[in-house]
Amino acid sequence: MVVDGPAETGARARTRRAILDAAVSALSRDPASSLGDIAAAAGVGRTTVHRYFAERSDLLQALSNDALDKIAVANERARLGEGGPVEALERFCKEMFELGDLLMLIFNDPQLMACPEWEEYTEADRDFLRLVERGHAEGVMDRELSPEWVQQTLWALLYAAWSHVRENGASKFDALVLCLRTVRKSIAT
Amino acid sequence: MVVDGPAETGARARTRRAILDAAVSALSRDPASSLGDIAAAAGVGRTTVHRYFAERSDLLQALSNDALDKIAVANERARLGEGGPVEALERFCKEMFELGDLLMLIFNDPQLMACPEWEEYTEADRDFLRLVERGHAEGVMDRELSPEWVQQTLWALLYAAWSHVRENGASKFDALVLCLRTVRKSIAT
DNA sequence: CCCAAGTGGAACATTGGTGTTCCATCGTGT
DNA sequence: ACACGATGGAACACCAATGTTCCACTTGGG
Repeated sequence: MVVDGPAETGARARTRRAILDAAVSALSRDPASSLGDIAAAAGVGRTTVHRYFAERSDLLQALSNDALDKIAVANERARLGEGGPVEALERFCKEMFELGDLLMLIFNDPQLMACPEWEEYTEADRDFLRLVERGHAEGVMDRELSPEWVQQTLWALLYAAWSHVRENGASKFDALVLCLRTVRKSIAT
Repeated sequence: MVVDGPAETGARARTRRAILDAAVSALSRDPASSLGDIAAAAGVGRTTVHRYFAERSDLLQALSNDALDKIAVANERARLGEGGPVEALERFCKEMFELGDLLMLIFNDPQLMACPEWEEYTEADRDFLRLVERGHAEGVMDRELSPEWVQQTLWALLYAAWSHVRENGASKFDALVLCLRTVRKSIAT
């Protein structure tokens, strides 16, 4: 939630989003994408990119904030506190899967998301770790697997799912089904 | 296996290795590392790097070849054809885990390993897919999971294991144990 | 319709990585 | 001790990405 001064008019907000989305798409495919590449992907002039984000680092910062927002939203939608831990885990998985390219970017560019905000566990992270602890307590998740490891596993399998789409031409749906099945089996008691 | 002309004297071979190893280490942490960074990591002058690899692309090419060699060696050591499919899968997992940083690099820099050699399935890849097919045939691996997906899963979990070491400070041993357990459960019938 | 807001592109200076040359130094095997 | 292979560092030209300015355009909201 960043205040953007004069409440961005329609056109500005739209262009801003186009640039951010294009940046995620381009950077997720090649973390070394130039601003020119990103501008082209957004269907916009390089000058315009600079109009919205003075420096490259500003764009990356905005990207990082946007990612945090999206993750927070996905986390809320997953309602980790409600229902059985395993069902909650599946909801979480489905929600995060929808992040798409953003997922690949976060994964491939760890140092991009090394800002202070990510340093301390994000709200979603903490919720997730608590969920696994609850799963342990209720005896529905493998106690041999620490919450931190389950977290690593989940992100890795989400990444694997999108790689499956990109590299093996799998459908988004099939990839999600495989991912969910694999996650469920991995974590099960 | 690349022939290197005049059979490299001891010192040259040692320096060459140091540079390659440092490159893997540096690039796995930041794919945008400069040659200066890599030289520093290798404890060597930037000039010396250029003496061994005229251009950056030459270094990357050598890195790619080196990776292919190491994977091929690990693959042979795993003897995928021998014994039960599940045991073979575990051997494979252990061998590949030893690739360490190289694993992270291959994962984080897919376009680096997009050379012609990687284009068509590498020997190890083909062996692996056959192994999963054998697992399916013998009924010891989940038939709902295609060989390609199992492959994605395995690499993703190996990556997760090393991330667990880097980010959560887990020991190499613990990470491998968790990884093996998770792989076994994921793939099991 | 009309004009301010928004845009694209050319042109430019700046920067940091790259690739090259040259020379002084180091160290190791003989 | 000596020579030669190997190295480090300074200095340089080069290039691609970046960041900035200016101006001409279009466009959509009033």
